[in-house]
Amino acid sequence: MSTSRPDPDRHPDRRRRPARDDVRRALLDAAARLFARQGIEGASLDDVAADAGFTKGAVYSNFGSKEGLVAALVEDRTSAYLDLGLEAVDELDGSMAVRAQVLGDRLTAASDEQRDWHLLFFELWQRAVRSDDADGAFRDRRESLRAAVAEAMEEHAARAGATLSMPATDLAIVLMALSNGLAMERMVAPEDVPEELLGKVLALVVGDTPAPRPGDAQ
Amino acid sequence: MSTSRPDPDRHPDRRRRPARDDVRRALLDAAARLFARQGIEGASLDDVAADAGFTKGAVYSNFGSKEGLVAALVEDRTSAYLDLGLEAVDELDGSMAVRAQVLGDRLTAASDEQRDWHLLFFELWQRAVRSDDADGAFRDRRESLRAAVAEAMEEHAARAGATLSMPATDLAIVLMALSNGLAMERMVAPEDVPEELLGKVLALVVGDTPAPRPGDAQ
DNA sequence: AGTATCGGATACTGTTGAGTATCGCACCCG
DNA sequence: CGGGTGCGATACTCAACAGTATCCGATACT
Repeated sequence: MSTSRPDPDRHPDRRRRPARDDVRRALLDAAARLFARQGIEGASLDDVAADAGFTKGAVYSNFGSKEGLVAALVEDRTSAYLDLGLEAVDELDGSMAVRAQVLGDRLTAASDEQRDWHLLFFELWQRAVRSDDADGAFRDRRESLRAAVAEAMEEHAARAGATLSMPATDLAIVLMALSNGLAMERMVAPEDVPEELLGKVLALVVGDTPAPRPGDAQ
Repeated sequence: MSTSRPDPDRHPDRRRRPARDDVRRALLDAAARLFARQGIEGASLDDVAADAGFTKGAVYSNFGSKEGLVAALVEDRTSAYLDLGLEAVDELDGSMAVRAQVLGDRLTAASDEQRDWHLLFFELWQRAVRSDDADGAFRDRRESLRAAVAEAMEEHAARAGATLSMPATDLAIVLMALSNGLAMERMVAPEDVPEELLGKVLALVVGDTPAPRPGDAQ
């Protein structure tokens, strides 16, 4: 028994080497955390590696450079973000106004919960804007998110039997812009931005709400 | 005559010492430019000073530290921004929908024109969010901008004889969020964000537009 | 004019952090 | 079980940059 292969389920053994993918994950997670909190320039590779329980060597072995780590982070986080967006848009029903309200609430909750990641997002976005054409990855991801959102909106409008107030692609952009903009405002001053605001505005914009005048027959 | 005080209106004399305020201005402008384009961490004080036609000595003499320069920049640019916002909101008339549309167009034009400054703004905003309570300056400025916008909106609604669809303070936030969010989107992909989109959405949100159904009597 | 002061230039310091060269242990193969 | 290799640790290099000490010349005061 003592000669058999050591049990991998032991408590974290100091002398056991972690699987490659675990190292990658741990590094990416630590990078997301520290980059979000201190800025990408503000966090050193030593810090990131230490936070993940490794050393800089692990970073260079896995990503080749700081830039490489950031690139991997873009891939990783943008797809997570896209998934989150698509999930929020799923399983809505009722009138368009109700759908809009619920979607708004979900998105607001999500960005409160993931404050750090959202903050990181803005920094990645800044980089994408500055690097005049490089880092197309971020742009591409944004583009597919927009397309997905537009499609989902058309589908919902059809199912709810409503007509959209403007082209779905424009609405998709408005949704993203508003959600990002309000998230920003909420980060600076949470108490100034009511939780249900995004939903309310979306309902107004999406356009099949009757003006809220009592006595008005749909 | 040759013994009289040298004429200050001569062409820029290499041996003439520039007035203190001119130095300050030149440094602030250079800082705004470079910080916007390369990020605050990404631009060195040597670069900034050189771009303004001076050396680092001038920066330390005027601002004491890099942090001091950034703080001065916050003061300078945020008040410029506020002025710009108030100007955009002035001299609007017609129905609320028309006012909203015109305001939207103006704001969109302004942020296209001042792409660099706007980019810098996002970075200052990030700093304000990260520095948990320090740098209240930025927060304060945002707060007064919001108040001013809210007040202006109420005034316009009163003058146009319209009722706002929600509290003016909420509307102010929506306006700021949307304007910032769309500006972001336009920076990544200008062709995807129609110029008149902000105006359209504002008109919808502000709320006195009849739904665009032909045959509907106001 | 003669002198003091102020403000920017110049030259230097110390530190930080990205990147690299090399090492050595743990896993895998025969 | 014994050598080879992959991967992370360790210890270094080198450059960039914030900050400082000092200097020097133009303005301001008498």
